[in-house]
Amino acid sequence: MALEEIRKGPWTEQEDFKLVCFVGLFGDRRWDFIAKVSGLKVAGEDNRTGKSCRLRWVNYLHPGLKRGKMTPQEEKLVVELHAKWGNRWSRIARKLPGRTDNEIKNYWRTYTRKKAQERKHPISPSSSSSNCYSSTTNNPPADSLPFQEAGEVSYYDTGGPIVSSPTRKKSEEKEDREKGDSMDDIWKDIAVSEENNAVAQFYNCFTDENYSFTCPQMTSPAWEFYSDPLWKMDEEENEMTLPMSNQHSSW
DNA sequence: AAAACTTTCAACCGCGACAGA
DNA sequence: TTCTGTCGCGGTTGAAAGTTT
Repeated sequence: MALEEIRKGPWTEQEDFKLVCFVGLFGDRRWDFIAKVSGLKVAGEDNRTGKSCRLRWVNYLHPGLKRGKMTPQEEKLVVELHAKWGNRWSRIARKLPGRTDNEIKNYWRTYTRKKAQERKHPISPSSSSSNCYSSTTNNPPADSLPFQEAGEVSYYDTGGPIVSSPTRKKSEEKEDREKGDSMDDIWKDIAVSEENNAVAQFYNCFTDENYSFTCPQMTSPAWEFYSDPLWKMDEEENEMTLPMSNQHSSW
């Protein structure tokens, strides 16, 4: 089987445009439907599935996304939350508005690899790493993590001692949902502040001369939907969340 | 300048959960 | 109750970009 039959590859601008338009029309819920009506998924062909559309939207096209390098505060928070929750990337992402689980996951991989390398080839204490969590005085084993100072368990690639239980995950997710603490809710919250500006900017990136496809009118219930004040969290979690101020999407 | 190596990040896959028929 | 379709999550892959030799 040819490779291109397996991987659909990167999204084109036109595909992005279509997706944004139809998400604007129908909201970011019915992904399979959106994939079909937008023409991104053609019957009988295996191109962009609803799943694929959702991923593209959540990880790349959503107007509330922050792009670029993680700030030191964000990095610190990721390390703290990972120590607490393990590889629950989506959960961690909820505490970093504008960051996706994918982004955090990727950051963590890079981070752990870097740390592992630092231990294999230790650098002098004076020239310590930029990361504030690398300031362990003694050299821990190469496969441990920097936050393991006070005899903490390594969570790397284990899912963590607490979070690996499927039953716990289920109950947590249910709890999250009941609290309205889901990514969708975060996005809604973000969208309230960012409004349609970011989307409008996105649309401006595409001129009609470039594309034969024309976008349906943006009279979407999806954006009204965002006014729902669903993003609640308990006190502790609230403390751990970075404020959205100074966070602007690059759109 | 170019080859080799490393890092980054977008995208895909498999699985489990859930809702509706 | 079971089946089916859909969604969301975490793990993994691979291409492109960046860096080093």
